[in-house]
Amino acid sequence: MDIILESTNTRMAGEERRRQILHKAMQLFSNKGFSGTTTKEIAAAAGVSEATVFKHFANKDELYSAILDHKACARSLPSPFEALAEKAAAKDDFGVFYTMAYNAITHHSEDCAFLRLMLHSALEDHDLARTFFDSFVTKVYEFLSEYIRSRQQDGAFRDVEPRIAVRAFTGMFIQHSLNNILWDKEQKLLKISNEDAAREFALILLQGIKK
Amino acid sequence: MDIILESTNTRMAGEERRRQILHKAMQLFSNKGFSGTTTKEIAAAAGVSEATVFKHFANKDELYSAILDHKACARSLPSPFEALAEKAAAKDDFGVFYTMAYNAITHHSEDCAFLRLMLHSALEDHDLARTFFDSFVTKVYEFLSEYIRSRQQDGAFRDVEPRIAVRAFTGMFIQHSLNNILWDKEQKLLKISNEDAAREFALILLQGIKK
DNA sequence: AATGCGAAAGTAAGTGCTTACTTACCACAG
DNA sequence: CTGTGGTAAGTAAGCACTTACTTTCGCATT
Repeated sequence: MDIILESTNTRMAGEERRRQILHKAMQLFSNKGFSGTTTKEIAAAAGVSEATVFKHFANKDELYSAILDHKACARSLPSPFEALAEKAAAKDDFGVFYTMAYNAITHHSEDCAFLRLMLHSALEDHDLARTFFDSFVTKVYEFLSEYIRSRQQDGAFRDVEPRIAVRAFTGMFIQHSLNNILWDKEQKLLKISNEDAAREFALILLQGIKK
Repeated sequence: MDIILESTNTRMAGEERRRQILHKAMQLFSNKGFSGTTTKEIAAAAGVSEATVFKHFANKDELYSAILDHKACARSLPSPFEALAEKAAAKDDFGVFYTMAYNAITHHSEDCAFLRLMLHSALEDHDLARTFFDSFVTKVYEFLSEYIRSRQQDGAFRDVEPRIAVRAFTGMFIQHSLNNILWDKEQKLLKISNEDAAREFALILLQGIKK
């Protein structure tokens, strides 16, 4: 019924076919979860037989792991801390928080499969998702709370526990993304551009913790 | 393996048994999702045969619907707006936002099955979950944004779009609950009492939007 | 109080279909 | 003629759900 057949009849290089199966599987897992997706659907979506799927991946679990590995590698290191570090060095409070929120919201709206996958694997208690979360989110908390602490010493921010402020701030934009992806897809409750959302969230937080 | 057999050997009144099956099914759906839970498991958890489950519920979908109906009825109407309305009438800004956050966080930490169920059904795009969300969350947004608007007219709050402030605030405490339930169960990132969390979130928001 | 009985509570043992995964075999480029 | 990419046709287990049957209870009539 919702099986999308992709007629990629030609013979492919092993690595290429592997990536293609992985990609289709990711879309399906993201939409329907692990136990809600069948290997038959994955095969059909990739335009190959089920047997071919099992040629490239030993079993369904390994497929899932490969996706999370790939996602974790592709997403954790590159973007978020380079641009932030220089804004932090310049004590550009608004720049730091705006950029953080804007990057996250944009990333989520462009790749909502990622957030859905994280939720599915968190609910299913798949440990690779937790691994990703632990390493990446921990870094965000460390970076932002360290920045807040240093600005408190400058006398710029009032005396809040920095991690509470980080929880509040990340809550704003993650929940915003979750809302748009899960519950309020047509944005009936609140329609707002990514820029505006990031700006308003940053302004509320900064005014909320300033001295 | 994780089938918990409950030896309720005795014959039960129809309504009672129905509620018991519903309750066990809810725990299982909440932990493992709809497609991740088998009717066999539900039957075993309730200590009856599979056939008995199907005596009480026509099919698996109806079981799921019954749970969401029950949850929606039990949760939507009673608590949140009575205590809030009088605080709102008294223009007790802190009281309004603190109570909102505290009630939500407490409810989530006492009944985390509910949040998990909401997430599962949102991810699986089950429309009864959306129905609940639409009616309940819409009310929260209307109530809080109307309160903010009125306080803006009093000159107490600055000129933010009220719904953005509501998004920011609800984001803080919902994400806080999500964190504690899904990713950071041991609260390694941030360990804080429900009272402290609600207070700090309310303070950040109020300072963040005051004039 | 004992009896008989209809309806409700409950089940063992299936049904046919779907699932994840395998086997045994083919096509063809180097 | 070999190794790699690919498949048709399985298989056994698991799935939601049914059938045909037994047990137990409440209660009206003797």
